[in-house]
Amino acid sequence: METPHTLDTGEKPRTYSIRQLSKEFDVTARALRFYEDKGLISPERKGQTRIYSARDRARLQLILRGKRLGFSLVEIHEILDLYTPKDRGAQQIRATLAKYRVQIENLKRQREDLEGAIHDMQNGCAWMEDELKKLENK
Amino acid sequence: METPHTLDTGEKPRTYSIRQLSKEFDVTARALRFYEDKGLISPERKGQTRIYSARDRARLQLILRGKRLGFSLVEIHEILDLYTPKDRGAQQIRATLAKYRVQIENLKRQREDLEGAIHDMQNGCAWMEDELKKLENK
DNA sequence: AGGTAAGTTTACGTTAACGTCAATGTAAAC
DNA sequence: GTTTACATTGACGTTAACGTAAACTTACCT
Repeated sequence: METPHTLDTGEKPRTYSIRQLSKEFDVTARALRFYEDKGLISPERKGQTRIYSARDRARLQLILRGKRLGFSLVEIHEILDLYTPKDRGAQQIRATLAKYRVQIENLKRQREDLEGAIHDMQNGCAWMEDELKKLENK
Repeated sequence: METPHTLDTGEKPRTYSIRQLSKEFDVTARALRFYEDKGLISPERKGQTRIYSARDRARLQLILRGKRLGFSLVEIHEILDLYTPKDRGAQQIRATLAKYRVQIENLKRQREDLEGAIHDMQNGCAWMEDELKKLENK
């Protein structure tokens, strides 16, 4: 039932409580506060309480994907910085563009690794399936 | 010059010292001993000194690839166990095969993430290149 | 014999990324 | 009005993955 802890009267709730986000993405509230501490997200405050926007949610998704890909929070922070469009001026854009390209190269290298691993294990599967056939035909 | 600290008389050295491996893969000796401590590699001993075989070297490669892909040493240990063929009997093979397939699914999911990230950043690149063109034509 | 270079074990230190209380506040529910 | 549920800020604890320093040993060099 989505527990509308704060009833929204007609308007779609483009905001989220810390619990909503932590439940949706299966992370603890502690983790979310920790990410904030590290400057990865900066939710609004209603008094003391954190109010997460859709943009915060999107950043959280990026954070979690980064984690799944094995990046440290510091690395993720840098990547998020890249995603944050604060640049004006051709010079800045060129600099950011260069960083993007480096990052893309890194990701592609990682993909090579990944595909190598997948390939290896698929070979292993094939071999075992073969072994099983041999054993069955005896 | 490969610094043949221990001269090998004619035979090809299918073994490596701890320094050779650490230099080749740019990891510290401490790390290699640590991996051994955690049961990831088990080099021979000549007295006290560790002697790494080609197989040890191969395992190290797998370890490092696992690290690049963001796996913990415990996870890498499990993966290495999968790679270690100690199974006899169809039942065992079937069990291992199942684990392989699970692992392959995980890797493929990770690849989805990766390609998502690459895609996002390539979009970003395209957008910035576009911006640059606009700025130049002013 | 003395120095240098590589190896060893033991053990304490460090950083990242949270976990786990404790003490407190606030707001809706009974 | 007092539980109940969710929020907050400290502050200390924990685990992983090594780094680093101390105190050797062994082998080769000169």
